[in-house]
Amino acid sequence: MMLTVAHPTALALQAKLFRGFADPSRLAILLALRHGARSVSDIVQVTGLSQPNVSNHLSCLRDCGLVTASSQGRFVYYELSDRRVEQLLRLADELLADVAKGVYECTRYQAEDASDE
Amino acid sequence: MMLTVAHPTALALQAKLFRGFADPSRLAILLALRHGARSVSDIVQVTGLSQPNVSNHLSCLRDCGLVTASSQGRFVYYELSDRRVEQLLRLADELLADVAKGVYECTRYQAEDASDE
DNA sequence: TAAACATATCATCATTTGATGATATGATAG
DNA sequence: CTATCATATCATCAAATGATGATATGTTTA
Repeated sequence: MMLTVAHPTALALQAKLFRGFADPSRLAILLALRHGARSVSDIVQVTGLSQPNVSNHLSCLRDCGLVTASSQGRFVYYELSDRRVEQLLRLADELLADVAKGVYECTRYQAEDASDE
Repeated sequence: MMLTVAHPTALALQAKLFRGFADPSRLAILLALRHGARSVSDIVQVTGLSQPNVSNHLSCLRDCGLVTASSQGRFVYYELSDRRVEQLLRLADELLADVAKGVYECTRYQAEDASDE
């Protein structure tokens, strides 16, 4: 049936959605919003990223529908758009800790349990 | 705290994990494995991607712990490593259809809902 | 052993993409 | 209305990344 790469349907969109999570900076931003809305400057502080960089990624995340923005005075507060964004983060967390343990070792960060497949 | 970009801990790994899903070709491969194990040539057929391309992505997906491989004669069968990989796919599907509807419009593809089988 | 098949690897190229610095927009305070 | 603060935008550059073609590895069959 080939609902895959040949004709860019939901596949490309879903990949684009995942790309929101797939960059360390953007992921850091999403994690920073895990506990509620934050202003851009807050996010800058927490993540240690530069302000233009954060703004750029935020607009990207907003385009992808992962976050929403609301102006308040001269501040703009961003928050996760949906509970499922948090669920995705959590699920990936679990998967990473459990199944994809090889990633930990592979990248030579802290390795808890060494066991090749 | 600042468990973000400054020091590459689980953050970078999680981003890497998501990157497995974030490319149309890899996502197509993952979707092709949704219903069970498939050989490389099967995946090539279903996705329409070239064989070296599929092999490259598969090794990437295996490094990320998203799929596992098992040789059988001159065939190599790949399958999703964990139920949660499927769950992530499904969750993203739902999120995309519902919340991130803007992505559909933004990219000017058709904004339909059903793409499951 | 040779041939045919299935998969993996590798170098290269073209594109994408993230970061940076400068600057623009917009809002509040004084 | 001017200065200051918060955020957004933009051009540019450097780096990462996916695709391709050629080829290597390994397996089965004749």
